[in-house]
Amino acid sequence: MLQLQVIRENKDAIINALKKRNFDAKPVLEKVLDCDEKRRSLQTKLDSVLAESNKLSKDIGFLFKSGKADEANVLKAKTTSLKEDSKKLSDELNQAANQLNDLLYQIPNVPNETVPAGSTDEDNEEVFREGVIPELASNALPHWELAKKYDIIDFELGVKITGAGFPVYKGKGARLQRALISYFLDKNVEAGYTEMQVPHLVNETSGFGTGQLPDKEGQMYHIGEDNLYLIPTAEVPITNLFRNEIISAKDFPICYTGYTPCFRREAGSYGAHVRGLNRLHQFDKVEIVRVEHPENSYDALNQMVEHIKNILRELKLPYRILRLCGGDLGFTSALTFDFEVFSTAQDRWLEISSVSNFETYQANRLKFRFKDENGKKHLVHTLNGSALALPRVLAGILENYQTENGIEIPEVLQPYCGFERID
RNA sequence: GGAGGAAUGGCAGAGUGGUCGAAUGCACUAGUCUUGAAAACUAGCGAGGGUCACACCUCCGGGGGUUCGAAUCCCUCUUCCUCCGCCA
Repeated sequence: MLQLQVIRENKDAIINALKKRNFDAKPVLEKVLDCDEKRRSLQTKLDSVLAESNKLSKDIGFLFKSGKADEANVLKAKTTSLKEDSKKLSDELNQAANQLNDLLYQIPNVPNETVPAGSTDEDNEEVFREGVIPELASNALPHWELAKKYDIIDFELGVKITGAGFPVYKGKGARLQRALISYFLDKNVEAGYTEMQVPHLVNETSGFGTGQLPDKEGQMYHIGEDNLYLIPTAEVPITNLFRNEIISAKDFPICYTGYTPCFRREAGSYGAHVRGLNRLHQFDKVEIVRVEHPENSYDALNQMVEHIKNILRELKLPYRILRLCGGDLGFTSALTFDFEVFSTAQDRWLEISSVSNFETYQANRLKFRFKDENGKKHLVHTLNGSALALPRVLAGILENYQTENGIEIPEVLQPYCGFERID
């Protein structure tokens, strides 16, 4: 969430910037400032009541010790009304603080100045394109047909044991999945990211920490009995590793990578666009997370973009990069680049990675700070990106690498797969 | 799952109703000394709110209670440890 102090000092600039998201921030910001003022004045009142009662208590202690019980009892009587006051004030204070928090949760992150205005994905700005779109035979198949033809992914079996959106990978399909995970992790480690294995279930506090709660409650699977959530992305456990931490400026940069399955309820549309691997309830993803000094976070974002470009070049997949417009930008992000692979057989672009700088938005919720050389504390900047999400990469490979003799395996993956072709 | 014990500052660890945000040691930071380092010595060293700055307020695992006053007493939750049982 946004920092109160920043809101106090830059109200108009924030209102202006949030227009790019088509978000009218004026009413909520004014409420925030009102509420904040109310909170502070209650706090001051409460503090002075407590100060007085602390003082009386001390006096009473001294009086009892010196045997002046009568005088002590007189003071005791005085504390009764103070107690009532403090109870009342602290209730009001709590209420104001909660209200303030609820308001702050409703305000999305302020977009970076380079974010284009716009309301839908059609307004996203293409900033880069690379790779050769292969010419396929006229009878080229979409991946769900290929999966069936070569018996490498079974969607019906997944329906049988769980439900729609939970595919079963078989034989070379399973092996290719495992190969992709290992390959991505190896590339990330090579680039300086430390590999982590983290829990796939998180508690409520973690959900709030990265911003999935409260506004995306319905998108996560919830285990009511234990009040735990299945992670929608490794971003949640990995970023929450740092909740309530204060690191030293020397610790930058922190670069982590991790593979996890991801679970999304995504009660959404059905149809051709969500067929096959295009949209799933469970899928695999390798994530990269960075923690940076505020001055370096945009350099870091560029490095992450370059890193993902390299992977896609090695895989020889045609892709493009989009700078998301205000309307398409995630709630917590200040700037996001989406990577899309072109699926020739489907004749459309498939999103395979999303790389974002959250600036201090997540750090503020997480209370994740660093100490500078002078010992002053500041919020860090957090960033993350997929490197990469498996299903659509797999779809892209199956579709773009199909030949009359089967599906060729990209060269860099062959050592991981142990075979060169699916046939 | 059963029985018992514990949770205090970055770590270790004292503190069982008042002057305790909290001894002491280690670690850390700065300075002195040294060619440099180490050692020694000196000083500093938790977090949040609040203030121009002080003052002041809150926090001893979380929540609630008793009391004029709680790290200390009571209730509850969570976590960890030991023993037994079960188990990949």
